[in-house]
Parts: sequence; C-alpha cells; structure tokens
Amino acid sequence: MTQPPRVRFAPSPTGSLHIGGARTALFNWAWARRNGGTFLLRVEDTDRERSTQAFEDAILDGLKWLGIDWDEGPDLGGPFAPYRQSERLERHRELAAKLLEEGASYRCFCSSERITKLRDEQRASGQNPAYDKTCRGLERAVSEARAAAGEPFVQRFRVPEGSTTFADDVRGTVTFPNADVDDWIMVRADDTPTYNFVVVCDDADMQVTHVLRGDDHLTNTPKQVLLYRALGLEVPGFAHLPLMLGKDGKKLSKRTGDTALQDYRDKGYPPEAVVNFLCLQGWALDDHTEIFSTDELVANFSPKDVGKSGASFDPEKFLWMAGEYLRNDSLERVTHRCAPFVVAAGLMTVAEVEERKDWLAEAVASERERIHLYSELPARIAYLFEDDAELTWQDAALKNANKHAGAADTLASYLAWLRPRLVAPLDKDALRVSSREWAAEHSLKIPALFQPLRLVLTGAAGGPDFFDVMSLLGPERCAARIEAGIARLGAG
RNA sequence: GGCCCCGUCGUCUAGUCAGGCCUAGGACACCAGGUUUUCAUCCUGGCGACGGGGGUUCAAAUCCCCCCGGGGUCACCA
Repeated sequence: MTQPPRVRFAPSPTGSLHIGGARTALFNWAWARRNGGTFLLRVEDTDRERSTQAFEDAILDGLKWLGIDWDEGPDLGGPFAPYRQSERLERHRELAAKLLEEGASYRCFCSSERITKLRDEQRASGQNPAYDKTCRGLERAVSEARAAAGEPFVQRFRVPEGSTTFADDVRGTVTFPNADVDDWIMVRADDTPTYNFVVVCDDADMQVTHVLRGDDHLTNTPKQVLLYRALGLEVPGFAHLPLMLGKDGKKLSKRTGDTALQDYRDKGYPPEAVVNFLCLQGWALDDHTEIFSTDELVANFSPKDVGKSGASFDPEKFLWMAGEYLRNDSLERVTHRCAPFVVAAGLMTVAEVEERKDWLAEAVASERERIHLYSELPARIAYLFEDDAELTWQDAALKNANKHAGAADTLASYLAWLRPRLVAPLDKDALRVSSREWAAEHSLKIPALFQPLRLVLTGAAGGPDFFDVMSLLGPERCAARIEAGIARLGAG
C-alpha cells in the first residue's frame, strides 16, 4: 500500500439524502476507515437554483445518524477548504482559463437553439446526438475577437483521438473509444462551470485518490479521465457501485417509494440496521453472516468485493433486520429510542417518560419481541393507557374468552383469590406458578382461566405474558380491570 | 436507437478471476412441525436458482461463441 486513501462523498443539496447515496457514503467511509485514510465531504451545490442550506443540513444530519463521521467537510473545514463547490468558483475559472489557453478546450459560439435543433435532426435521422464540432477548428484569433466583441460562448473540452482506459475496482479495466465521447461543455454561456468539470478540479485539488460512486456515473468517467490528463494530473482509482433498484427492477427514484433516508428514520428503523442492510446491497461479509457491526464492516470492506449487478431492494428483509436489531440491543437504548414515538402518540409526556423511565423500559421489554420498529411500540402498549372500566376489547379476544363457559364466574373466583396477592412489586414468577395451581385445583384447563383473563387485562388476543401485564398495570388497576371485565362479561 | 454494463432460489447473496471440494451454501419471504397461557420470539424440517443454445474439456455455475432478458447513459442537471 502506498499513501492512505483519500475518498469523498459529494452530495448535491437539491433534495434529501437518498438511501442509495447513503450506501455510497457508507462504502466510501468504510474504505477510508479501514485503511487509515481520510473521508471528506464536499457539497456539490453548483445548481444554485435547486440547492438549499436546509437540504445540506439534512444530509449531514442523516450521515451522522448512520454513525458516519468525516475528517474534512463544509462544517469542519480542512486543509483544502472550502468544501462547498459554489465557493470554489474562482479556482474553477482559473483552471478553465488555463485549459483554454493551452488549447485543451475551445470556445463554442453555437447557440443552444442551434444545438437543440441539431440534436433533433440527428435523432430524427437515426444518428446519435452529439456536437458536430463546428467551432472546434476556429482559429484562435477569430475566437478571441468574437469573444471580445461580446458574442456569447460556452467552453467545450477538446476530446482527443484514441480511447480512454481506466481502472475500476468493481468492473476491472474499462475502456471507452473517444469517438463516443462528445466534446462536452465545461463552462456554460453564463460563465458557470458544469459538473464534469468541477468534480475533477475539486477531486484533484482535494487530492482524492479513490472515487467510489454510483454506476450511473460510469459514462462520465472517460470525460473526467481525459480532463485529469489535460490538466497534467494523476488519475485516481475508480469504483462504480451497482445501483440500488426498486421492486420494479429500475433505479430507485423518489417516485417509487421510500427512498429518502429520513423516511426510515421517521419510521423508527434502528440506524444500525439501516447500515447493515445497505451494506448487504451489493456486498457480503462472507457466505453466511447477515448481521454484522459497523466495526466488522470497516475491518472487511473493500470495493473490490462489491458485486457488479444491481440489487432490488427488499423491504421485508429490511423490516426483519430492523427487528433483529431491536431485539438484541440493550433495553436501555431501545427504550430511549422508543420514547419519542410514545410521546408523539400522545401516550406520555416528555416529563412522564423521564419520571417513569423504568416503567417504560418494562413496557418495552414486554413488547420488543413483537415489534420491528421503534414506531410500532405505541400501538402495542396503548392498552396500558386506556381507562380501566372501558378497555377496548378486540373481537378475537372476546371470542377466545367466550369459548369458556362461565368465564365471568371463573374470573370472579380467581380475583377473590388473587386480590391479596396483588402487590407491588409483583413476584411474577411465583404468581404465575400459583395461578396455574389455582386453575388445577378448580379443575380448570389453563386456557379457561387465561383467555378470559387476557381479554379483561389487555383486550387483545395476543400479547405478552400477563403477569408482566399485571406488573405493568399495578395492583389497583389490575383489580379494576378484572372487576370491570366480570361486569361486562356478565352483562353480555 | 448508439455506447456501456449486468444476468445463481420470488428477493439479498456465497461460489465465477486460479474448471473438479457445488447431487450449488446462507438469509428474507412462504409452507409444515415443535416450544409457549395467547401472539411473537426461538428451534427443526420443507419449498426453491446457475436465463437459453452451442462449443472446449475426462470434468463447466465457473472458459469461449451466439441468442434472449434486464439495467445505465446519451443536458449549457448533478
């Protein structure tokens, strides 16, 4: 290994962070961390119309949420500041002027109307749309004179003959015939530089050694490689990551569903699960490991191991993975992360969450194996917040209870026995055992007691062990629910 | 359409570079059992793929050719 790699993630703040972009960032970051390299962030905000500070903030926030940190960036600064493309305009112009001076690029006075017409005609006659190089042969004096006279022009790159080859860690050696590369525009008529131009200027200035980015940039690469050479710069290594596809097999787009990272955050996905799942789209730790930590990613990731084919996003597996993380994480952290959703659902206030932290943790513990996302908790524990006399009974639960004749009497009899044993804190294990004994002594099958009991305590057909529920409810509310239930069952 | 890329269970993938260890492994989903007071978790088992056709070879998911299918890209967007 030579120098530690310098890699970058360069989002444009024209929208929220896309999960495909998040994966690209993640791979870049992992590669840098694995090799003791540098991971930098550069904001590509050259599209002044659509770029906003709010999007930039949201993108950085999303990366942080995933646990990605960076060594240089718009917020941190660094040795190659500024890290916002719009702030590097002078440097871009300097390099553009140099290229023009050297003849590596040329002024093109063709109007955009002419170009559009040309393209239409080419397409109509079955040709490939490309600039016809009308201005390529303009003599320097003529070019200078027309520019001096105020005639508008763009600056085009003079693509040489031959072919362009570059190394790609994912695809191997890639070669494009230069004949297929258009004399592309570097600087627009309004004197602003275009993406393919600035990306090279900035990557070169920031001494980026490896460019890992989406596959959709593959055809831009020969243009950029040619530019590096024209600038007399060393060409970096590339790795074009296969695109993440939607269910329809097409490139994920904002239209086909939840592609914004923020959506997953809002939905209550654990960020660790998001990281893990994203990695699995195109990369695998080995032949059998599904769940792995960020540390394991960092210890093993290489762009050379990324697959070539696109991956269709599978929401079901994603949900499963979220559940895995939720079940295996510490109770404290799961509780902490569930709390905002409990508050948002109106079940508890922020103050209550703080005061009854242990109680909430107990509630989380009672339900965590039944949920996949933090956001699913409120609905599962809502029954604990209901009025004891008017608990909502689900049909399935009532049906189960009614399977047993004399359910109301059974409950009444059980409550008489239970009441003195309802204390706080509850010895759940002891009560579970003795309750079963009670049922046996009264010649009752276990379900004949427990199904009616589940109905009156939770109102649901399924749910946690109800000695957990009793503990959560506390002695008074527990008794109140059973009493109310007996009355309701008897009346029904 | 031109150029480029990709093609292993429905999905994510291991295996392809260095042909035999692959009667193709793991995971999600699905199905069937087991555990459990219920639901869920968990455990066991099952279902299920080398896109097709030709070669090369003693031997091909792996190498070659053709076909088919899918995708990306062709802006004074990034």
